Amino acid sequence: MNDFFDMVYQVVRLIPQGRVTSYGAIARLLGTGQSARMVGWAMNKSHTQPVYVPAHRVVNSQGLLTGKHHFGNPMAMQELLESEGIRIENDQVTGFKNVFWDPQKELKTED
DNA sequence: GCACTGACAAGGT
DNA sequence: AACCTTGCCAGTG
Repeated sequence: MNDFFDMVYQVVRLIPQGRVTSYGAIARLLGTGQSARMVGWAMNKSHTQPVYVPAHRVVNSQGLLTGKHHFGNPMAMQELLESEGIRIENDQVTGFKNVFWDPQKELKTED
């Protein structure tokens, strides 16, 4: 796998600090559309990648920290996001639309 | 090779 | 608005 998964990691790595994006947004960017699950699946094995992938900046379409259990410590994801200036309330990103980083919009000129 | 699972999303009831 | 169903695709048992 050097196509889909690597693309996902690349996009996730491009997420600026203090911003978040959704699995579906990445999926649509890659053209997989409905296969948002594969993005999450890619995140699961992101730890196998040679480079660090800020998976904590990826949340679901509701802004919920659905994958926080996969960080070893469930609150690690929230801690990381809050460290970047993102406010979390009840496992949800407050002002989600304000911190949402749309790859399709930001990377519109990507090659 | 079939079946189940999984960090999701959208649509219907 | 809450809950249920379908789609999707790769990995593992």
